[in-house]
Amino acid sequence: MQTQSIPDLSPTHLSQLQESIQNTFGIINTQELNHIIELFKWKPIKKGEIILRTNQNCQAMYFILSGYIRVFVETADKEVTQWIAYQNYFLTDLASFMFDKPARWTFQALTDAEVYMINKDEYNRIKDFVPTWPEIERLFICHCFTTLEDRVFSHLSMTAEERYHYFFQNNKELFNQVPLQYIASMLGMTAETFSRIRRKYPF
Amino acid sequence: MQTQSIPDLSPTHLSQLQESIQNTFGIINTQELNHIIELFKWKPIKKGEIILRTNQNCQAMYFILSGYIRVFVETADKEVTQWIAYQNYFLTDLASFMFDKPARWTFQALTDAEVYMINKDEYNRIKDFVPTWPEIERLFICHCFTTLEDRVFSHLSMTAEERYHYFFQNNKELFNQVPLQYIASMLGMTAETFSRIRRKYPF
DNA sequence: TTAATTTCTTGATTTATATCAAGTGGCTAC
DNA sequence: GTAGCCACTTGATATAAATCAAGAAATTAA
Repeated sequence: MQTQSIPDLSPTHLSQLQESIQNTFGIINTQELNHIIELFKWKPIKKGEIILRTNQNCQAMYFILSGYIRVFVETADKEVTQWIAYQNYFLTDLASFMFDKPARWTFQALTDAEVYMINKDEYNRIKDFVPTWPEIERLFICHCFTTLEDRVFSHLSMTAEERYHYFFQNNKELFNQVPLQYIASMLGMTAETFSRIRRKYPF
Repeated sequence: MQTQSIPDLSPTHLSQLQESIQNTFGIINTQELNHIIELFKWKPIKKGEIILRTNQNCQAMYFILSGYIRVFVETADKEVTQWIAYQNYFLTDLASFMFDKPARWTFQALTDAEVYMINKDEYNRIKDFVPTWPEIERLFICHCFTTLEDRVFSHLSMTAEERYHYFFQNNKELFNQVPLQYIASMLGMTAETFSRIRRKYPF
């Protein structure tokens, strides 16, 4: 995993990261924010490129500027897509990043993409100059936790069709941007079932 | 929600909480540990008692000393059990506890139980006298996150029978202690399906 | 101890979803 | 522009799991 950083970061991208950090992590003062942002490095990713493989050690956290990145794992009989991340998502293999375990997931770009990346050591330095960072991070992770809780609940209480609608409502743009088979897998159904549900609800 | 605290805590229970905090949150010195433990109050719970209702504000975190507590929610057509917590679990409605949102879940004791409880204000004071607390808490929540990630994965990649085996392997004792219909629901299957799977694997 | 209630099991049937197989359409690369 | 590939659709069929209904077993209450 190599980083191609370019000396002058695009102002548009910088403000996208700034805004997202503000929105996601709450109010931080400008000086602190700039300090955080300096630790991130810009990196372009080609369609199809794999930026993390299952069982590697995930040393980086990514912030996605543009493009679509699929989170999946190969099992004995099929590939299981766990999530598709896109603009303004923070992306990492948490178990690996936090606990130095082998990564569960593989990250592959479904389109050309641009990310900011920050490696673990630099990430861990943030708290040294942003005193409120631990609290901010705590709330962020708790938020991620409750999102996953909802997702478990969707599998305990909804049919494939209900999961489809629920997800479609909140992620319409994704349906034009990535192969639908991956969305199907992520929702826990086959591509065929997904296709049949779609036919019932043309848009 | 009221707390009946008794003046002299049982040494056995105290050490159970101590040990669990040590195991779960890593090394803390004895003085800090004692300080944390003083903030918890002992509370007995009767079988059937509901200690949190959906849409209430969850002001407490519980540490379970003994007994079984079911986490569930009523939907339009059925009750969905999300989890069953027992000895040495920390239990709260995270979205409510952290973000003051209405609780998603209802907590009901399936057996008589004993818990230590700590309210939100006291919980938030821990970091004032345990400097390493935020870091400890971060790792704990990340661990919970990855557990949920596994659970989502189980619904994307496993059959009902596989989920049954996977869960049974790791939670054998639960099967003798609580009505099986709740375990079925928590694994995303009906009680009938659960019963038929069990018949195939008598033990 | 017996009655009442709850939980679990079993069978018959239906429904949802997966699987298999074939074909269509679109995109990409030469 | 055409060949080849990949994604998607569609139909036929198989399978997993839900539902419905009844009864048996276990637990709780009187």
